[in-house]
Amino acid sequence: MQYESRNIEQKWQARWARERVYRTDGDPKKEKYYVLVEFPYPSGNGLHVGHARPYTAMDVVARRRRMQGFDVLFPMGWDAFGLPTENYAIANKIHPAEVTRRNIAFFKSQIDMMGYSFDWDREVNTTDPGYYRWTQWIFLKLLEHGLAYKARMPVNWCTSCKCVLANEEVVDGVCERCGSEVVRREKSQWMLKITAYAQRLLDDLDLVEYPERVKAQQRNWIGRSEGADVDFATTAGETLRVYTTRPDTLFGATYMVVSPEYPYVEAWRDKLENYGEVAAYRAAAARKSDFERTELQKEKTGVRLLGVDAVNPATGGVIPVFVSDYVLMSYGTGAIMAVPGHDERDWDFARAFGLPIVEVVAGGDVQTAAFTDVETGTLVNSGFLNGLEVRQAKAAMIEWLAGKGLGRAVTNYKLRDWVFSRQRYWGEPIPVLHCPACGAVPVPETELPLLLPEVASYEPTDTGESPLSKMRDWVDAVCPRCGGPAERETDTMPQWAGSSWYFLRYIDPKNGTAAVDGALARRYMPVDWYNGGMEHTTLHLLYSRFWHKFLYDIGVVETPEPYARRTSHGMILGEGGEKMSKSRGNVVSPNEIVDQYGADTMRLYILFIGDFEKAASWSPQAVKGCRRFLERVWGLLDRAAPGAVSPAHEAEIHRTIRKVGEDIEHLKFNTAIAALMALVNRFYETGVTRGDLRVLLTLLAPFAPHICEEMWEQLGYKGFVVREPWPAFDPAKTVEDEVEIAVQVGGKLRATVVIPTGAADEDVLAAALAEPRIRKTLDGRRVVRHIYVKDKLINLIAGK
RNA sequence: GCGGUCGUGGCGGAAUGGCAUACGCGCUAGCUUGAGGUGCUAGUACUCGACAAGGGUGUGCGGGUUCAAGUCCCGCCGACCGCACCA
Repeated sequence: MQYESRNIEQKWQARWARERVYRTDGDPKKEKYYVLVEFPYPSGNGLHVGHARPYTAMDVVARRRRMQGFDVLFPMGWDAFGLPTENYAIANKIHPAEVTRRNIAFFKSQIDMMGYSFDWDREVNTTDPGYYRWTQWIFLKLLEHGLAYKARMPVNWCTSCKCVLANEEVVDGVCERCGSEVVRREKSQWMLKITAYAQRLLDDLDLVEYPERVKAQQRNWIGRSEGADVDFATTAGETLRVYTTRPDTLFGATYMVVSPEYPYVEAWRDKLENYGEVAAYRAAAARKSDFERTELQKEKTGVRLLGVDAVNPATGGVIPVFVSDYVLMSYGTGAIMAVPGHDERDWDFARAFGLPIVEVVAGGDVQTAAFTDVETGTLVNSGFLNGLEVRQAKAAMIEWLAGKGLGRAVTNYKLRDWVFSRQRYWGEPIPVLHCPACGAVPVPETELPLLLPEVASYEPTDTGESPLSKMRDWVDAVCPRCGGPAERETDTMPQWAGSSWYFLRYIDPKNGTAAVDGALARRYMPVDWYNGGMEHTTLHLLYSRFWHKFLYDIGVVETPEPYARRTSHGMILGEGGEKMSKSRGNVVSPNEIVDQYGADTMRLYILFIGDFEKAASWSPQAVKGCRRFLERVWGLLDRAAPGAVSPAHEAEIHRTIRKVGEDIEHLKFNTAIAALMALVNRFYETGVTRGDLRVLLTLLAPFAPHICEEMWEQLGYKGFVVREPWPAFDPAKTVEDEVEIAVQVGGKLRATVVIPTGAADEDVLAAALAEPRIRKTLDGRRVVRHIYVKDKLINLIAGK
């Protein structure tokens, strides 16, 4: 009989749906297991093989967990707000909600073809008012707890489109769409105070199981550093406060630098002899894009503030103050003390401006290069610090500064607060009103969801305001606090908002009175296993951890961390190892493969393609190998002899059960499939019984469920194979009666001998010595000692 | 520069310190089918040797530890990913 993959797959997908076999049953007698994949943005391009890799992998995990008897929660939904949809809507004059509806329908049909075991009863959609009502509710809670605030922030402004761009839309300093220059503009933005959680986000990485590279990236992004604030007196009267991680080098501070945006530059206007020059420099810096300020940073530029000097509190010396764009307003205090002898940037600047370079840590040659080593140097030219090591000197200096009230130990983070507003239409409206009398007033919770109104045009306005700002009858409202006239906030939330808590909504997707029921959250949280792409290991992971910690603080959830285990898959590249992209024309749709070979082949190949955590190149040739394998599995139907598991295969079958299970846990899907292939090869070599085949089908079912279901039925077994218990293995049965071991002489392989499993040391030695090739190699020499590794190897060491 | 990951056949890739190259692709030869971009069987790291028996060498390079190293340690070289004027 032919293996008709297409018919088989449609047949079983329909039956699974009819019997709702993948529903999370909530059975309290079962232990829960929550498997999560990142929900897709339903773009118009449809499903990509890149989606299939993580979905298939986690589908295997979810299926195995069900077979192991867990109450499995494996949901799917749509992260549907976002710019591509909005841009498509603008270009084609279709409502973004309609675009979203169509894209979701298309995506869902493609996902269904793959035979995934999602529980569609729990589908969520971030653009559904029943969903974003609670996204808005979380925002109000953040506002209530002082974690949302408004601030003036520089934003990306496209000079041609006349609109604000998200960072992702700025590519190499130009607008992604029109290619014109992008500059920074100040705009008032909603911000979320994620920095208040910086330390907990860092500390609690110890509570979770993430790959080391992911933890490292999170730590790096949070960027904790320890140092000190130091106050410098100035001739203008104001104190210049700087942050430094090297207070030990204070005696070597020969000048200071403030960032172009530093407020004193304006405050000192009248004192500056060269204000015009300074203002021109500042204006030039503002015009520079982020790209220019970072990429084209070879030459240090700056202007001295003539008329104002500072005093080094350690030396008492008068030192000049400069403005330069190598100092950022957004980190530390926006001003630095420059120690050119021991900081590369300061060294470059000092060289460019002919400033003195003083050595205060011995160990290098500061006239040649900055000496930045903190491990080996000792302090010199530093008064009371002389002779100390760097670490001691830091502590001594902080103590000295603190005693004089001139400084204090400070911990700093690179993490910045989250810019939470977008001047866009297709996002969650921020539920706030601006009242001239009361200020920013939250929309009452009872009025949520604050619906996104219908607008005539989704195009951004010339001023960079959201399209919502044109809707006067929506904007004009009544202040809920004083009853006076007020205006609605017209900015919307970023796409990150909806995805920062979606894992909670899956638990209780239809709840109309709470974001999630407390008892249900207690049952299903935390997510036991969350897999996603490396591109989300900083922002999405950090944002959702932040929101979850906040929800923990206000009692919505009871686990401090949302994800117990996080894993990451590698990207699927095109044939030549290049990234798949529309412009290269090398994008592969999983449905092409499903049409040609079937979903089971596609599922197997996407997992067999290589190490799950590494990038892998698509190979159309190699797909055939997986189809061939399934043909061979199918061919076993005609070969299966009656009978239980055959003694000849028992050991290998038990080993395969163990290996497939362990490999799934360790993301080694490729070797799990290889083990199944090897078992099938063995069945072809030495025959197969119905009992053998039965076990094979239960092991293969998570990977290739359709063919297994069909064969299960044809063999006359009852029920669904996907509901069978996962087979148990008996460690005692994984070993053969006899085993071939390696015989080495002096560490080199010389022969192999077959011994009874578990044979005693002396017996193995005797067997090895009886081997003709070993006698020949030894050539009369005596064996002075030997190392025997049970059932593996014996190594003979010969004397002279 | 900082942080992280990693270098194994023609290719994707396997190997708790214990027989390197499992499994798959590709390739070669033979058989099968009217034909084959089908299926089956055998072979497939390099090298000396007669493509034999039998040796030797092999996991980026150089050292080291060990009875034994792809695996552990030290030093190079190279690749990839993330961050980056973060004081």
